[in-house]
Amino acid sequence: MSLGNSFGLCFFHSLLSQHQTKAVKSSLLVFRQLLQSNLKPSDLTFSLLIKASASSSFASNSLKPKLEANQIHTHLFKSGIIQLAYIRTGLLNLYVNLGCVKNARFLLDEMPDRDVVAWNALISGYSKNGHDFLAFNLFIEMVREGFRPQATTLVGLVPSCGRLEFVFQGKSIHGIGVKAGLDRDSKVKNALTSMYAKCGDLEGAEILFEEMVEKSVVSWNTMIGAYGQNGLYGEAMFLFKKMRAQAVEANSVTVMSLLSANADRETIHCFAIKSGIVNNASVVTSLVSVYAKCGDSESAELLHKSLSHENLVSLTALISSYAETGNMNKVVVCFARSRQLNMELDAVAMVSILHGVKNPAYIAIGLAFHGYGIKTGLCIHCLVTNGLISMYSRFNDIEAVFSLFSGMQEKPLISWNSIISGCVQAGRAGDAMELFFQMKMYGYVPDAITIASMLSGCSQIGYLQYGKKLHCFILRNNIEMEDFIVTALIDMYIKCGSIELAERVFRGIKEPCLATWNTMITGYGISGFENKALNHYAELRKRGLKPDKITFLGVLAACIHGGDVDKGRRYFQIMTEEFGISPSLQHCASMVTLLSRGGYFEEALLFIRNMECDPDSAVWGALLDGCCIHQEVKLGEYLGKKLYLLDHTNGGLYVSMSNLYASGGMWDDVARVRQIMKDTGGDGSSGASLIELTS
DNA sequence: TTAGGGTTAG
Repeated sequence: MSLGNSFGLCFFHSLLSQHQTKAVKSSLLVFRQLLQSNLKPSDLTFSLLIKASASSSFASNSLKPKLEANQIHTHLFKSGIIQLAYIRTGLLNLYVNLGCVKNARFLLDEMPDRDVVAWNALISGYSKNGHDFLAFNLFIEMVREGFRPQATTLVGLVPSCGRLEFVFQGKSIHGIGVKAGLDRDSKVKNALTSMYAKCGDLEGAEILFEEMVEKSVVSWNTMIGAYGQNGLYGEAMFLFKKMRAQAVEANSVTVMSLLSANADRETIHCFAIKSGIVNNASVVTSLVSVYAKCGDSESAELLHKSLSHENLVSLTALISSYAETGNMNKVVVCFARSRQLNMELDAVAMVSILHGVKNPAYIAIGLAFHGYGIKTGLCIHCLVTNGLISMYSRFNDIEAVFSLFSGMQEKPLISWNSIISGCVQAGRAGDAMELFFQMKMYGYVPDAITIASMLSGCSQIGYLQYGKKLHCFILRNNIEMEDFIVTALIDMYIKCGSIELAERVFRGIKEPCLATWNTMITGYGISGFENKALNHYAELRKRGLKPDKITFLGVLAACIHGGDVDKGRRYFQIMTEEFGISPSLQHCASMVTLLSRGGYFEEALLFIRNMECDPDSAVWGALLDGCCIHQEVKLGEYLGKKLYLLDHTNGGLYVSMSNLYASGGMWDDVARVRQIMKDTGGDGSSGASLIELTS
């Protein structure tokens, strides 16, 4: 090599080294300039090029770095430098950082002299990219080929055990580490602590943490995170105080772990500002997330805007908070922002957007995002398909749901759950049953969510016997009686007509949540047990729980069934004045039912006139039903015309009109209405009654 | 080594 060549190379090498620390122009561009200067790259040049590309690949979410990696690969191949083991491993690392695990696997397979370092790189690469099973299988392959694991191997693999909740396998790896003396390594210890916590073995995590003589900030963060993940928020905060008392300086991860451990967001935000940690982009992103989750979109948006480089995670946190409330206009604004920034959405962002498509008015937006997903390839992710399944089932488009489901290459339990709950939501409990049997045939074990959906399906079709079987399944399989499953179980017994069994389940719960109380109150209300419903309401208040909109729907239903107009009026007043709940159309329809059934037509009309929102067909229909009871034919006819103009396809209207004329003995008119019903194809909705004989 | 956005349930 001439002196000139050597000097020139040194110049380009220093340029490439800068790429590892600064965000400058493409490292491949520098490399091309080097070639144009007629300089011959050495293996060091390539090593620096790979490192520079790897360090700049994290920030971007575009295709460009992947294409650059392929170009580097070609240069290495052409120059023959790819033969060097350390260069191959460097390239493998680059692919792994870019998420191109298939290319990385190809490199390892083609490596004639692969060493532990290359195995480690791919194992940790699989793990970092969420391919936990692949990481595990590769580890087994490595050991079978006679390679001895190193501390780095375990550090790469152990997080996969945590994510898969493979506590047994994690313990085996812990054992391998102890035998080989690798468990003394602090990184291995921290990784194992985190693994035990993620597997729910908090005691295991605590033992490892206590054993550590020198606890680094990472160790403290791991244990704070461990408490947070297991719901012990007080312990997480206590440990943070202990860490500070021992003069260990907190870092960005400490703040993030505390935020996800439900610590007071404003206190932690202040701490982050005071300690200067708030300049960290990940911390700001976490803050955006917690503010967005609690509904403080204004603060979340301000924080998001304060980021020097907006990132997809932070934007997704905003999208998700808007989607939760169905504010699709804001969601679309966020999406437009991502386009402005040339940001490609990922599967999580897509799922968040789809979650917001709840209102039929936004079906077109949902379809457009489905198209976007197909175009960008995001629909391949089963996460996105699950999101689409849920979206289409919200609109009862069961054909689309089945087509998406049958096209899935892998069908994890969550996908079965999505389609089963989708069928139930779309009123197709029979299909849900069929899928449930298929799912079991494929060897999947239903979880609490499957069972809750199935219970809701049983409620829909009044299938008490199968509901009881599901109850037994819960008991046999020790499925934790979480609030939602208890509520679904009680709801099933009520809807299947067995209030006694619902009461038995309810009595077995120590601290029922509001949803469970609401289910019981509504259940009593619709079953005609007015006093029991109101006693339960009183008991709920005695326990310090704050009733919500659903509670009052149940309470009003009870008053309607008991025909107790005075109590109904009083509870409506309590709802609006004491609890500041603005009445929904359903509450208004209940009040109109109560008043008109009691014969208070003037009051009912006044009530409708004073409503804050426009009365819908349910409200007018409630008044019409009152007319049927009290033979108010004149008013009833007026309401019938009004309802016809609002929705002439409503079959219930003809039934009510027929009842109205019958109440006044106007049989000719009854016959006329029935003839119209026959001519237009019945009352528009067929009904079915079902009783189940029990032994 | 630790951490930030998401889906399925009432």
